[in-house]
Amino acid sequence: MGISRAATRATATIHDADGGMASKRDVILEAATQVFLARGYGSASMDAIAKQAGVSKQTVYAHFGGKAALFGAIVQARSDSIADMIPRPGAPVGDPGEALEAIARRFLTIVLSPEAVARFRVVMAESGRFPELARVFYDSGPKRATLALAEFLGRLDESGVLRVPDSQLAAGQFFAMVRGDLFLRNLLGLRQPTDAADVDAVVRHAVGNFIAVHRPSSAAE
Amino acid sequence: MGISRAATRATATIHDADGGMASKRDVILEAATQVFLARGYGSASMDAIAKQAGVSKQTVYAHFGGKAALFGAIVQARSDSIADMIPRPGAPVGDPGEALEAIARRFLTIVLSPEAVARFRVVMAESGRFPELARVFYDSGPKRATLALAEFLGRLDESGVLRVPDSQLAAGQFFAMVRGDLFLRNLLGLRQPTDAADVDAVVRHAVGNFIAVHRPSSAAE
DNA sequence: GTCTATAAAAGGATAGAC
DNA sequence: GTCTATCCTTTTATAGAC
Repeated sequence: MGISRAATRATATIHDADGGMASKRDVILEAATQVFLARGYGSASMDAIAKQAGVSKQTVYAHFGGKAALFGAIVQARSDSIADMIPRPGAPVGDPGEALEAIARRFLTIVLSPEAVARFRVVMAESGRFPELARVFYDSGPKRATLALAEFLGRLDESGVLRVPDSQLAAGQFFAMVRGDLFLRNLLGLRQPTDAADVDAVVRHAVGNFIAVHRPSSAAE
Repeated sequence: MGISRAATRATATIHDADGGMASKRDVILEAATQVFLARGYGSASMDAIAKQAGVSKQTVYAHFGGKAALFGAIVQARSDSIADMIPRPGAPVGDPGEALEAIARRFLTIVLSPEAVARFRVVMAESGRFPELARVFYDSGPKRATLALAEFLGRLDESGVLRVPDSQLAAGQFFAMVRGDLFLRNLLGLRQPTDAADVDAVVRHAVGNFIAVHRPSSAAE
């Protein structure tokens, strides 16, 4: 959890918590992430970041040009791959209910994680000042996940397991249902631990509704 | 559209944009709303607020104690009544599809408005610093709307028009579907004008799916 | 209540030594 | 590359006159 200021340094390298080697640049990046996500862009100070990283402020400026550039770096740093939960195009199509349930759980686990929530918050809050960051964030996150799910739904449609005319729209509404109110509450900080029971209920209802609407015998849509 | 609490006071009143009378307190409140929503809490300055309001900084401090208190005032000022779109308990129950569609459109109109989006952004961004504000915001906004819709769905269930066992959960998922991806994109600033065609498609699919799932003959849920 | 002026502190960014 | 020390601007908050 700490950044491990146990700097056994020969030249500009320290041992991080994982036992590996972390360059000073990575240490700064990690510290900046914590400070920016905790306080937001406007209230975060370069002083606090330098202090958290255990380096001088000038070192921060040497690696990244300034506050705005550093912020851009921490936002783009690690995009949690939300799209990796969708079965690959080659994979066999099993029970759609089970597959969707697994996808929904994986989705919620990532999306409700404190770090993802904090990242979402800060990108959203600063979307006016950094529109291009918001675009990158959306494209590599929500949009990519929706496209991946739409592709999967398209395969289910072709194989006749489900009936999904507009896979793009259906994918969006599936994720919307899964997010539901939980994501909203997390964004507002109204829920510290992710309630497992609530997650269960939401997932089951979302999947059940989706299957009910898109099953081949259904007249809807 | 202004806050204009029509304070006809002898001293300390000016004419606002609407031609009505606005107390200096309201002028400050309106100016603070604009500055806070545009820049966020951390980047907003009391100087900018005073300048925007056309008063001196000391006047701002005289009315509200400081920056934090002023922020609290502007957040709680006007909670856009999202719950007012639900048919009152006494109203006759007509076609559920039409009613839900009207509710969905009204919901999106309010939720996607630039001011509502900006308000949501800033409350969310500062939920760590002002947890009680986030709670008030949630209770008077999303939660109130969901409860109102749940009550309406309960009536539909009783009258046999729809079959809604868990009206609370159903209401949450209905709003989630209606929000869909549009709200997310708006929060990230990726959509300046609210695309009417997209709104239409989302509303129709959300209502259609909801009806399909909860129609009395349906086996789902 | 409202203004001008100012205090006191913090923040972003840079200079220069090593 | 990294550090210490510093510059200059901005910012929150307050004094004191009217």
